[in-house]
Amino acid sequence: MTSLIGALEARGIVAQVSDRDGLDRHLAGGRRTLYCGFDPTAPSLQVGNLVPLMVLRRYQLAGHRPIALVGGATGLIGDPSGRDEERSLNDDDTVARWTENIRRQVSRFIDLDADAGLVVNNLDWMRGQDAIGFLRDVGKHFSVNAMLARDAVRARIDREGAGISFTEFSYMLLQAFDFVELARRHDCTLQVAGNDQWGNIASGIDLGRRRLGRRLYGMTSPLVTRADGVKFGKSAGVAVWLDAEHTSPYAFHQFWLNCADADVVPFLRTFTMLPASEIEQVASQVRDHPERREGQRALAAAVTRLVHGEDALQSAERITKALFGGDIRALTEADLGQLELDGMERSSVSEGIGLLDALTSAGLTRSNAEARRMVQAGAIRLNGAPVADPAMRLTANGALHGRHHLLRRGKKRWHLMLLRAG
RNA sequence: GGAGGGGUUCCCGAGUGGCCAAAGGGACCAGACUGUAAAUCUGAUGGCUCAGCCUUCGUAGGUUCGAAUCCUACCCCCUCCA
Repeated sequence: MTSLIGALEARGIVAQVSDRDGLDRHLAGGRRTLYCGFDPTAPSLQVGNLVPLMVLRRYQLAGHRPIALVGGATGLIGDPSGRDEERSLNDDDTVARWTENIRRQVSRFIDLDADAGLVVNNLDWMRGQDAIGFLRDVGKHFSVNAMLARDAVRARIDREGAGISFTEFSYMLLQAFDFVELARRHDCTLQVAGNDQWGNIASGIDLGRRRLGRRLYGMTSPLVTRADGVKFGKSAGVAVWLDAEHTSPYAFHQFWLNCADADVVPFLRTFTMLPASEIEQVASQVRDHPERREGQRALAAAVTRLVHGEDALQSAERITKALFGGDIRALTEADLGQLELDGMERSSVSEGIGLLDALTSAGLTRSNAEARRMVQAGAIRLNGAPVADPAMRLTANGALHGRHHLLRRGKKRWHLMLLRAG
């Protein structure tokens, strides 16, 4: 029988493990508690955060107890790892609000019933921590020489015009302290995270040995990369969020549906719970008939279902089918009504509004000038047909069912407009 | 505290009195080709009532017919020294 770590490795979601054999034995020896931290540095988690969330979930399914730590305290400081510039500090209220959002989001991924899993906030123990005590008890165990040698710090110091504040420099101590606190409070012995956290995890393991005399473990997952080298997790240059308010379930579904052939199989392994045998099947379909995009469909369905639920997935698939499936003019009024219910972007405008104004008010273009350029480039379609005249107006004439206009910019961006008399 | 270097349009970076809405690259957007891919090619990329006008080169003033470019003060960043 293969070990849990072995299974995760086969899935391609292990980058580094501290004391691999020791951790194997440790995990085989009973129900263990592990954690991963999520800092509230944005209003919502994004797709990149799915990797550790899925790892926590896998550990839970394997019988261990996951803790999702929401960094109410560390979010006030800012992790320098993987950042080439100092962060700007967010105020307490903002971080508190984001902390709540993230607490809600992580709760979807792990079962919290009957001590099966926990969500904790490090502000609970950091708030009462005094500076003198912290410097004596924690700071004394850290060598500035070693901290300066870390990649995350090195990169910032070497970078012309950058630098690092003492605040961010100290971040590592807080994360190490968290690990040790969780070990003390909840018998947590393993920390998982993205590979950029390796240094922070290692310092926690060290501190655990020095302060508690306990053996702690760490495991990191590779940072997700795309075959074409573009940073993962952006769609049209903006982050893909897990929160439906920030990224609609339809847009979320599209993000996965649009992933490249070269990425789809690794993504299935990382982001879905599909068994290896099924993934193999899909992989062979991707190989033989990439144009059918079976892999992308399976990926989009699985991840959307997990993050937004079955109903949202159905809605997203309905919109997809309507927009990309065939003749726009064949949509019934009921179909259009369903698209509205499914969360398709829409707005209402006065009848007779100019095309350029309509595009900008719909958010399809940022300015009139851009709208004009788009029309001139042949990028704008109205109810399926290209429009060439920037001066045209939206009227009931030619509207779908007398009052709807479906605007499209480029290949993928759509907006449904309802005409208001006036 | 001292000395030096620097802040340019989304990012990097050129530009040292008019030809600058500002080179070049990246990113992003669009078109072609496709499978709502990838790669490639082409074009676009401050705003507006668009052959014209308005706003932009750290901030605030000043010199000049004219300033991203010169002067003054201030703010911020980096390096070295203390």
